[in-house]
Amino acid sequence: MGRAPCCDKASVKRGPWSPEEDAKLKAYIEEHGTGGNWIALPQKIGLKRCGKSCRLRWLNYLRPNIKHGGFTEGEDELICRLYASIGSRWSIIAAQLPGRTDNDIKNYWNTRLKKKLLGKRPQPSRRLIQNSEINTESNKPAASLGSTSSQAISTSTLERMQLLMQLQGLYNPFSYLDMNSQAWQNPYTLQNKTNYPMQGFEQEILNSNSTTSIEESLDSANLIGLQSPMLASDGVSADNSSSSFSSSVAGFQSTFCELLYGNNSCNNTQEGNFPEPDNLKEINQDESINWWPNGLDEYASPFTCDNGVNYQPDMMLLQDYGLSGYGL
DNA sequence: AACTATGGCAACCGCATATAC
DNA sequence: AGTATATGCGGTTGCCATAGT
Repeated sequence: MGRAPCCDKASVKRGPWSPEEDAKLKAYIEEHGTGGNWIALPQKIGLKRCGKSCRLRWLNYLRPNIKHGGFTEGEDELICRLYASIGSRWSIIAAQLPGRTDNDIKNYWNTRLKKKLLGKRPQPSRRLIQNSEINTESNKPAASLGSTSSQAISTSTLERMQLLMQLQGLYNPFSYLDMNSQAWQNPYTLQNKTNYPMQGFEQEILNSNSTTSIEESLDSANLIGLQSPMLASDGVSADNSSSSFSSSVAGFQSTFCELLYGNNSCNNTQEGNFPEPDNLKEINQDESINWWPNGLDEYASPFTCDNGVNYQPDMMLLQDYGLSGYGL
């Protein structure tokens, strides 16, 4: 038995709002506020609407200072960066764009910006299991890294991987294996540069007293089965000189490559580069996109989100990916 | 002109979380 | 502490306008 519906669907009006309904709702809220109870509000003002519908209409359309359409290049870029860092947390992204609603940004991303930035991704050679198909009963990784079993990775995650590579002009996601790589030249990744440093996310896990396991962290990021080789499964820093570490890296590369390109032809690319995907070639030829107008330092500034937490973009990324190879 | 495909967007749905009791 | 209810959020749907044939 499910929970009780918030309103009687048979008796409430649905579909587009009329100007009269808008006027009623706007006038009431501007004078009295929402009263802290959206469910009761429509009855108070004689609207045959569900409270949730009223809330949505107010937040997305009627409230003051809402901007619709006409996204600027700067907004495009910020959305792109934030999406790459935190994924589809539209409310957090919207909080960084005054006057924009999460719904607006979500629609804009899905219908236009995504196509503009990512083009059309080539189909993977094998079917990827989507979030909805993850076995929620066990809620554990369906496969370990490098396994031939099915992987669980979302479309959003793949998009973010592409965006990240694009943002850096970096087509070898494993360049952290090369200590002289440009990936190390970012201030955030210069720390602990010797002896296979653990970075950001990995170090934080090891330093924390959190009871959340690495596996759980990766689970929550929908990156089941795509675990950084930098961490051993027992939560202890991996021994990079061991043969098991090498095979872990190789498996990781193979998995990543297949997810991104649909094949594993770019195996064993520790010292080489991954081929640039066709859709990224097209994007990178577009000189109108200036990804770093003020240099990396500005990008490295923390974002303050509406929950009061300062997010470092690279930290958000690492938390979601368990990777340290992107050098953001 | 008629039909079909596609894009854009507002609104809805259901789940997760927060809050009240 | 446990339960019920409200709110917030992200994913999805469906309608309308426009482009293409």
